[in-house]
Amino acid sequence: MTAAALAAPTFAALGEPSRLRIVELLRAGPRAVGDIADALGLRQPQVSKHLRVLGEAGLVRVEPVARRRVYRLEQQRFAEIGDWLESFETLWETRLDALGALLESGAADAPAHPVPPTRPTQES
Amino acid sequence: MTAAALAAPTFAALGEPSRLRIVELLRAGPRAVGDIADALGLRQPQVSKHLRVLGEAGLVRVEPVARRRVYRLEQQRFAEIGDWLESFETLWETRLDALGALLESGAADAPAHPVPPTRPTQES
DNA sequence: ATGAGATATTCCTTGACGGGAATATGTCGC
DNA sequence: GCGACATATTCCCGTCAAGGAATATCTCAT
Repeated sequence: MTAAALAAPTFAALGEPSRLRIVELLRAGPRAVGDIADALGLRQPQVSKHLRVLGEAGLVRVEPVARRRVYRLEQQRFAEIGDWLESFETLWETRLDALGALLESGAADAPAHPVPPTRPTQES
Repeated sequence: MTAAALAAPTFAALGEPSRLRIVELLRAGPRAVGDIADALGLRQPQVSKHLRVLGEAGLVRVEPVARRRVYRLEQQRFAEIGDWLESFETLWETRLDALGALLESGAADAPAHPVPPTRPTQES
């Protein structure tokens, strides 16, 4: 339970192509802003802006090194996304079952169907 | 190796609050458009539009039932996101090690670090 | 202190996106 | 076929976010 309520901004941050590229690049290890810009063919200011968004979404973390700022992925946030996803996997059977029941119960036109809005079915 | 290359539109679709709410709702089971709109307090046209985006992102699948259209989550796409995330988890140690080496190597200003992206100092 | 390097921030413009309202499309019952 | 229901689509509008360019900020070396 609970595993959910993951904020939309987290996904929105990953939903921007340039930002997703940055994240994929950072998978290979921490990088300074200039290196990221150079590696991806982006301009430095845009990279800084994207990193800001990623940082606000809790996806990256900055570590000042000398006069450079090294960014790295924030493990915790990715773990949270993982938890969120795992909460789905346990539901696939339930979901299919519900659909089956809906279809089988002759719900051809009946406005009321066997799956009430808020379903308290706990999937242990 | 590249378990990745997950498309940004997939995340972008989840990055919209209303759409994320729809996804969370569909976790409880398949629903018809009108039911979704009613459950979330949204208007039917907007729900249809959001479902379209989610469908194009491969996150939901539609099943016509009578004159209603029942949407459900598409397991495959969520599994792909899961795979993408898992490819990160194996990198955490590597990442930390790289950062540690960078910091410990007295890289107070030395531009050399264990993961050379490209060696640029070129500035226009 | 001064200058250079590295990064962050601001201003601007433009294109995309979401919501509202109205309407088109499609499906069923009769 | 016709009308009622369910959903999809279109048009309009306001907002927001991303890229470009210029500049401010911060840190280090001398």
